Amino acid sequence: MLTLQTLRNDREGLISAYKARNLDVTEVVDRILELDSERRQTQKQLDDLKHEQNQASREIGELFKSGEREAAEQKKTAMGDIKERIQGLDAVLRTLEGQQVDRLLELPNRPHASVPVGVCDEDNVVLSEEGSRPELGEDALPHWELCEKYGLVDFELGTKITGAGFPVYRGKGARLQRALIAFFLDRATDAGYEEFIPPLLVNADSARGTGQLPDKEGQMYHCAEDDLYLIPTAEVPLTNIHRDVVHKAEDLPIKLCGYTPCFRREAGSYGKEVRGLNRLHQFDKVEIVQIQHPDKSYETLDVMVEHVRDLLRALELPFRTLRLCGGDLSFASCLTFDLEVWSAGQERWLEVSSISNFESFQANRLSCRYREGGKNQLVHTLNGSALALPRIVAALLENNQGPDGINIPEALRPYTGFDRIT
RNA sequence: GGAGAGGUGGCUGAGUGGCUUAAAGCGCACGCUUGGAAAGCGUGUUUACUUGAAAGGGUAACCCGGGUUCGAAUCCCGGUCUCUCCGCCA
Repeated sequence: MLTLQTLRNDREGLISAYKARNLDVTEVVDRILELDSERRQTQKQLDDLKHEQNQASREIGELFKSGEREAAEQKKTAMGDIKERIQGLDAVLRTLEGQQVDRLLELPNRPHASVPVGVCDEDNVVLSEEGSRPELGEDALPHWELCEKYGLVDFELGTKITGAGFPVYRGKGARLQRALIAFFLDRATDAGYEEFIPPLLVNADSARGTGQLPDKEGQMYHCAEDDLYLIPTAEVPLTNIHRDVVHKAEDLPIKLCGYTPCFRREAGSYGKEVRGLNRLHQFDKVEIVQIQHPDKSYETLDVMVEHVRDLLRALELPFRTLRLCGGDLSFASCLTFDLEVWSAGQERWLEVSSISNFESFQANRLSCRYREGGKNQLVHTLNGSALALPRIVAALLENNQGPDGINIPEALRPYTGFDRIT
């Protein structure tokens, strides 16, 4: 959620910035500002009335004490009118505030100046490509066939137990999952991130704090009886650790990481996009999060991107780096870099990581601040996948396949305990 | 799941309708004192909104939401969380 301050101070800059998202926000912004001035006016009137009431009440108390019962009663009746007016204005104020917040909540984050104008993923800008794509020839298999051939992932079994999109990993396939999780967590810890194991279900306040509510309500699994949501990413519980917290400026940045399964309904997905491990309802991911001083958040974003790129280098996967265009930017993000690995069996790029700076958009909802010079100010929050497992597994299997087995990259072998899948 | 007790400032803790603009203590900050320190003394010590050029002023907040009242930390209703006991359970 943007701060009102931003809207008041920089209406023009704001409106032109949203063009990168292909949005004309003039009307919404002006309506919010209009509500704002109405609200402030009402607030002032209300405060004055309450002041009057407080004073009168004090006087009545004193009159009673000094035994002037009649004068007190008289004053009491006179208060009836003020009371009604206060109730009326109170209701108006609440309505105005509600309308204002509703509109603010609907407004996506303001894109960073470097975000390219664009409508969809085709308008994303490829910044660089690294590593070489393997030459596999005609016999190359997509990962879902490799999974079956070597008994690594059983998709049909998952369908039986739960439904489509809930795979069952087994044998070396299961061990590979565990190896990747441990490898990613170790790398994050080495980089100074504190490891957490957070709850996998969160309440509505938390979902709102990171921006999943109300924007992406339909994408989360919801336990109606207890009104809890299954997390779509560890970002939600990890970032919400800092909801309603004021940090000392010198404690920043705060670096957190965690492995969790992620649950996504993925309503509306279909076709080859969702084949095999490409898109799942439940998948594993290690997430890194930073709470940072506003002056340093973009520097930090670059460092986080480099951290994830190092993971891909260590796994010897060919990858490219994208700067997302305005149309592909998530609701809460100012600037996002995507990393995609080359999937040799499918001959396409697969998104494996999204690293974003949310500036104060989440912090404002979370009320996460830092104290500097005697004042509380909103922090900046950032996060990135480091990394999401299924597509990494897909690429590892496909890219490293041979006629009679799959090689495990060097860096992963201490974790898997085997160097080849046969 | 059942029964009971409770939720007050950074912390401890008083406060059953107006003398509370929340006592007292602790902690913290600054100043005085001192060769330096401790002790002592003094001053200060929440947040949000709003008003004002500033100094300053106003309103709200004692778990949350309603209600009663001229007036609520205090009374009433609903919710929530914590603790204790019982039951169940990996």
